[in-house]
Amino acid sequence: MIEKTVGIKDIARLAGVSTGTVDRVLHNRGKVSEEARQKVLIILEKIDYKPNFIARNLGSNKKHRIAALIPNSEVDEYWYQCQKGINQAAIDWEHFNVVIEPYLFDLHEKATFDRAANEILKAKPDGILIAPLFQDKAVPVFEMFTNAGIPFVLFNTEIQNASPLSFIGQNSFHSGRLAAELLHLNFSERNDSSTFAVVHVDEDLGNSTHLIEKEKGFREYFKEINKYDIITSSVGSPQATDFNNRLHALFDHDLKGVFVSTSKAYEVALFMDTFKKKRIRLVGYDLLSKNLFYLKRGMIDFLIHQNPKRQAFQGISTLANYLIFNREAKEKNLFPLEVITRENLSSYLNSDTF
Amino acid sequence: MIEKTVGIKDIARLAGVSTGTVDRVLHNRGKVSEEARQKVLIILEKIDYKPNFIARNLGSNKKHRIAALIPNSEVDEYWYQCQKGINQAAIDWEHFNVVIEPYLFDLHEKATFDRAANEILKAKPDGILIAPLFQDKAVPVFEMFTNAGIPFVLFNTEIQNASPLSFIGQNSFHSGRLAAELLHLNFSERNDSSTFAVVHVDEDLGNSTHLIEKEKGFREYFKEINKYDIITSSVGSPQATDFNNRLHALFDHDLKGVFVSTSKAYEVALFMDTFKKKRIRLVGYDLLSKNLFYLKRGMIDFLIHQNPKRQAFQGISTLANYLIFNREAKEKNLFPLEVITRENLSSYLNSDTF
DNA sequence: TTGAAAGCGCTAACAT
DNA sequence: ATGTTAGCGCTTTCAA
Repeated sequence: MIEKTVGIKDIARLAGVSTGTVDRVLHNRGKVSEEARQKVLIILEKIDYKPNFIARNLGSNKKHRIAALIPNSEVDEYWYQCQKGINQAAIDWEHFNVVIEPYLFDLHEKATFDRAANEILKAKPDGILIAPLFQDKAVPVFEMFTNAGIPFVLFNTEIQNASPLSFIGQNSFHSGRLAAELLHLNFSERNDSSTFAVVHVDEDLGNSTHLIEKEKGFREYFKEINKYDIITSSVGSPQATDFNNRLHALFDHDLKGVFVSTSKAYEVALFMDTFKKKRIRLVGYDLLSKNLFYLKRGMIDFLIHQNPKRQAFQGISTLANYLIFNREAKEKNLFPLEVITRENLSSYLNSDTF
Repeated sequence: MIEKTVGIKDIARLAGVSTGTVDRVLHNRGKVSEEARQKVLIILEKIDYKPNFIARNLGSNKKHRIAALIPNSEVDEYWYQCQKGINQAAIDWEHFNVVIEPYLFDLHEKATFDRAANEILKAKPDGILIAPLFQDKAVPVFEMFTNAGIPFVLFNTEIQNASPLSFIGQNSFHSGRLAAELLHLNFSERNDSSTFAVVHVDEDLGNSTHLIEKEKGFREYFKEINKYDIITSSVGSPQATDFNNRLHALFDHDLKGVFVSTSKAYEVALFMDTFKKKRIRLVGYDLLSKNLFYLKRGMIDFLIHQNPKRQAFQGISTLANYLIFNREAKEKNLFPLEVITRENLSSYLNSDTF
């Protein structure tokens, strides 16, 4: 019943060396004779030694610095949520001497991403959390950090061939399938053929493989049913003069439902409202207040929640757990695809589970 | 830039007392003259002292014992998930010297709940996590623990007038509303009047206020629409001989949809399958394998996920945070009402976020 | 290369 | 009632 916790002292005694030496082999700090090393290793083999990370954290009075390379949140509600997740993580981990240093970039200026990344490199943090929005810019940055030997975690946007400590986000393909199902729900009993659309708003498709994936999933779902026409439309920026025209062209089809692949579903809802379009099914992403406005009015039917707050929180936690508790991270930490309707919305807004 | 962390030593020096005295006033251990106490308190006023909980945990070589009063999980898939959440929490907190002691009771034998509760009292743990399934049995047990001065956290089932450190679970009323919305989804465009049913399977309604709440929410949703008939049926235990008869009676109505208020939706699906009933909408709770079986086949349309694993995990974490980091818990920690469909199911099964 | 020893910030037993 | 001191388990400096 009495759990004797075996510590570094016991190992030292059993191996006939000092605790200093044990510590050195434990951490491969070198400056240990092969002979002493073996003596220690043999004991370690025999004994189930579990380091006390609490004591380690206290002993080494080390600050763990984690840099966060994320979009400036003042302009954007989505990234503001992410910022909140990071703030929460900062509080949760402060007892462990971790400090989080934000490096913000401008969503609309790729150059600022590079610049921030380079500043991080100079600052030499112990770990980095990255929202790699610009695929093309991101890849060389990863290489930079890898060469510097700094572990980094990616979230929100999955990038191929980066090998981060962990990726945190959602499976875009399944997300597209889910969107399709949600549009399809109300039509499962009908027999008339119909047209559904996937709309990409304000995105550089060539640089956004995750949107392509969403579309693929969306189309695959309907392909299995083999009864509906699916059309795609990239309508560009809502600021652009031809934005409405493009949507008008889209709505010339007899659409039964629209899937907006980004968080901009409210732009389509606004369009439909403005031009008195017949109410059709609309599915989009994220709990932005403009989206919620239309969700509550029934003009948006479902939102898929990407949970930026929790993603960011998990990102920091993953790094902290790695740095402090030696916990290996999962290669991919895929979040559930959360379906938001009018009736469960408040339960999401009020809950604060991470 | 140099953050001087102020510690107990600094306070002692500034107050002109010893660290021992500071420690005593910090913890109200008594044996301190009023004069010394004041000297320390004055300094504490001036200084923003944040205790280092890591050091505290290490210094006091204290084991934090948390008892878990939960149903035996060997019989029940739902409670097995809960057990997994507890196991995960045990791993996460073991570095802090917390040990979790499970006290299991039998779902079907109220007496075992009492017995286990009394054993816990004898064991005098530092905190208790409780799944208070039997409202009547639970109340006196709470009193017992309160008198013993042991903080307890409730989860899964909300009990009125208990004042736990925290309740963790879902809002049953909103849950019922959500269920109604999910049933209603497919009918929003129709004009024919229809009947929907709420079915309570195998539950002691008088003892289950949360089921009543669910039904209330369910009915309120439809009341606002004022177009549908809602009927209720308590069909008793699936083992009982009249179970099928009761369901037959229910299905004599021209039902458009059924809401099962518990995790037993699969029993209704089985019934419908067995007796070749026309396929109607079916909404229930929880990711039990039998439910998933019917969900995948499209015989259950939606499941509302109560996330027992995360609830239990959070329960332990809440207690541990309270005991170790002095973190006050939220009175109610209400989880989001998660909607599970065929297409997002796998994302839930594969994710392991807590 | 090694061991001894002084921390890390706090607790708790033990004198006084 | 108070101060002193020896831990907690590990890190890290410093002499040797």
